[in-house]
Amino acid sequence: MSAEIPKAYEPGAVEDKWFNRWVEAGAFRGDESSDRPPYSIVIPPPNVTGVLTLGHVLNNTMQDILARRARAEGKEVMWLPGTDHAGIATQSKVERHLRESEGKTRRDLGREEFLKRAWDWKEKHGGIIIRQLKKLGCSCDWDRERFTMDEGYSRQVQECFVHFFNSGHIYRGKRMVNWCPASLTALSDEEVIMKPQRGKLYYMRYEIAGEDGEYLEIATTRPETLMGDSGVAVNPKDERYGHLVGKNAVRPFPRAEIPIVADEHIDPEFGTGVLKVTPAHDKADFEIGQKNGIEVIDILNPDGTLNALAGEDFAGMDRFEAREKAAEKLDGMGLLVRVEDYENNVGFSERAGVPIEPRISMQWFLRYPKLEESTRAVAEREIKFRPERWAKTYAHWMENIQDWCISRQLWWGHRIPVWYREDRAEELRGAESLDRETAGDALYVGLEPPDGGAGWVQDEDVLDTWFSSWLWPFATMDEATRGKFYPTTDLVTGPDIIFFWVARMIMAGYEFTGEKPFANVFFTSIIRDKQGRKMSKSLGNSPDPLDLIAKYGADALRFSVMRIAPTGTDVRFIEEKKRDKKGGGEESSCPQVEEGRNFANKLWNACRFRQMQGGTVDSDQLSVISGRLSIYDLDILAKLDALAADLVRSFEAYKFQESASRLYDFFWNEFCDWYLESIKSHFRDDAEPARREAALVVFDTVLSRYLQLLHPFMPHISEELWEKLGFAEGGGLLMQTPLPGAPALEGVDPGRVAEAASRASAVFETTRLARHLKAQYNLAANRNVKFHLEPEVGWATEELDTLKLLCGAGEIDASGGYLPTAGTPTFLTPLGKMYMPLEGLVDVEAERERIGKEIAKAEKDLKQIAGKLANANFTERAPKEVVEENRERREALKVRVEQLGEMLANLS
RNA sequence: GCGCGAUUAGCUCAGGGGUAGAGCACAUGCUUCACACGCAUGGGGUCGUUGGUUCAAAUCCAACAUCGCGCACCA
Repeated sequence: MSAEIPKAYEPGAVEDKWFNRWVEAGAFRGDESSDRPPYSIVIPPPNVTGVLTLGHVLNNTMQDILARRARAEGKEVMWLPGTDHAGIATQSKVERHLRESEGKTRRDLGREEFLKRAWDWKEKHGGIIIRQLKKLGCSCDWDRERFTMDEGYSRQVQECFVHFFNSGHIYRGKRMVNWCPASLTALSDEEVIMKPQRGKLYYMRYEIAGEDGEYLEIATTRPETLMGDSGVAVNPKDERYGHLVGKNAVRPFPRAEIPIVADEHIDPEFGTGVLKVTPAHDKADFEIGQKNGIEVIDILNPDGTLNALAGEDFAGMDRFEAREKAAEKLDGMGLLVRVEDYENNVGFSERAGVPIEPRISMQWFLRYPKLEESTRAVAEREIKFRPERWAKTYAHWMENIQDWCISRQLWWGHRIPVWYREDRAEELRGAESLDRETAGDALYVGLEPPDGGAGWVQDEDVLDTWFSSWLWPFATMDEATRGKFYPTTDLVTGPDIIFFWVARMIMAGYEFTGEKPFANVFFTSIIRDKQGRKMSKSLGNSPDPLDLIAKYGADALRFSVMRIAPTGTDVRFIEEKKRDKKGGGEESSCPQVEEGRNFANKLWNACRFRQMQGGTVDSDQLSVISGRLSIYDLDILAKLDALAADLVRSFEAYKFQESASRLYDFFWNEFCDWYLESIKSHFRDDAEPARREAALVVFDTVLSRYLQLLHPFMPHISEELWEKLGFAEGGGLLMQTPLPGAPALEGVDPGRVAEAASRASAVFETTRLARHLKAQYNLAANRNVKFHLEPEVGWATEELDTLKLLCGAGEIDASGGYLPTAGTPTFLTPLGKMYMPLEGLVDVEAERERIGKEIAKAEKDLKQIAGKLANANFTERAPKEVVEENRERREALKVRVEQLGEMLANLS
């Protein structure tokens, strides 16, 4: 029998096997016609062509734990999986592939052909992350997998656009937007990341027109935009320059006179207090330009090179090259005063990683709907954020919200459902703004073009990816599904997409369903590397979760990630690289994941031990044999019930780490280290059969209930052991077995349980003392030592066998009348005085030193407590239990000091 | 600049008004018939600094320091 179970747990095959069995059994399916209370989650859809990261592991493990726990609690669970088309990310990948394999750009292919390629790419690489999630054991309802560009979903995205166009929330206009010169598209504010950059501050001189020899000194970080300067601005209160306002300055090249204006926005303290105004290439400058009626001169091409307006020298040049060149040219003209090193923040495109360019362009915008309702929902905890502090971040964003630029100059995505009549298309596309009144019947907003499309052209742009994701909680469900599972219960996601996604889903939820999209949002931590850096591909500091699963097992990875994932702060994931002893290669190890693997192995072996004791007994017998339960049986069952109760609480509070730690501690410490060790004698051949049977019943009760509690965290190994130990007979899968309604010890007299627990703990404490003493004398733990005990409690003699086993004692003589010889170590245990005769084995000097140290420590503690108790305030004001505790401790210490003194005396 | 976190053992992190905790690492001893991915025992911390509240502060409050994150930015 034992031969069937290998000594070490091998997760690979076991995990795949169970995943398939679960799927075959339909155990992941969420049934909308069920009578059970609903529990639902929608997955934060990963990028369709993405690969699994540790962040995904963290996030999806939590969702799986919630889902599996909800099933065990008898709920009808529906966890909806899917992927996101991820506009820019996917299109960039396809474009890169095209460039590398065929040397072509998307424009070489044309829109239709390019989209075909993109879909091919999606078909080829789109399933990877889904397979990886399955590897992790995620119990999603895989039949319901959705993609944001599925036909039905796309339709809803476009309908959403039409809806908001008709309601007036969506408008088109020429605005200053964030332009990505690499991806050649506009971006939303959220897609721009500010990064400090080391650059230079150039001080240059602009001549004052008509004032020979007079100059204005201007500081700028971007001399390459000076060709687009159409004004110079100073603060109206700045006395240095007041007399110049209204005059003109001379832009050196292309040479032109530009007005000097006054604007409050200028900070007199910065640089020289003079700003060159480039309305086409800076958001603030644009506003100043608007206010002061200054001309807009756009000198940049969409790809970041300069255009003809910049002058012959610069046309076609890249913006950064032009920066150098412009500075040189200024210098050559004697207009460059000085250059300083300077650090400032520059906006980068989140996806492409290049500095964005503020650019005026025609885009579609959305005025956010349902702002008040959405803000209130979180503030009033109608939607609960955890950790709660994220509610503040959300509120702050909602209060300062700007219209959302939703159009993207991409091809991969949902095309904007707007049509222009061919004869007026050019005019309408170029119009400063667009509405029904001016466009008349030349504009059509709807899913299908009028007249079958003849004579109509569609808007070229697609929608921001998040404009589709924000419909995810309901657009993925049909009406019947929504009826059962919407609003969803929990959303688990990273705080980095609170604005991108969470806030917008709330607004869309209220707008389209009249309800909140979810009841709870749990924000996970962000996983960082040892140096605290965010995990990223480019840094190469992110271990591949698939490697970790292959090496340690999915359960180990899941459990470990839960053990280290706090609720609120970031978490560091440690990977240690070690030189491979043989080859030159590097071997890496993750000590945090090893803990999970070790734990799985411990569990495995405890069950292996159980198997060695013979077949499963009927654990329903617990009530029948209740009279035969030992103190250790009662103690461990009480601890099991306490564990179950604690887990209820930590699950309610979404304290994953606490649950994991509690599960770990119970099994390793309470169950294996103490319970199993104390009942081992009951499994011996010479053990009383009735006693043996009782122990087996308890063993099985603990294991079966424990496996069930552990299952959400380590689903595969728990299911495997559930079957191997024979708990599956008749009952089916562990993951489909509801949690027992009643505690294991229900019906057992609580007084009896408490008494047993107290006795067991007395035996354990005595064991600790005895082991400690042995170790002090350098006696191996398995060395048989003879102890003498003067029992102070009547029942002590009943537990001598167990005590002997636990202490590694050859004999414990409790017959009384033992007279210790001088120097015999004596220790006070909860069971009574114990002696460990040394029989000349031990170094007397060392022993004296040890006792001396112990006395010093005890006296120090005693002094501290005595001081505390002497403090009148303490005894009067402190809670009674605390005072009492300290009194007891004082008495115990007094006795101990006395004892030690005696021992020391004996030695001399 | 505003806001939010963090600061506890060598490392990664729990905890939390009333005697400092875990895992790893370290030391010593164990081929104890479930497990060396193991067992036993131990060493190691004035809980960032300074004040305040309290009989009592690592814990609550305030300020500061350092690190991190978010928002807003001065060209």
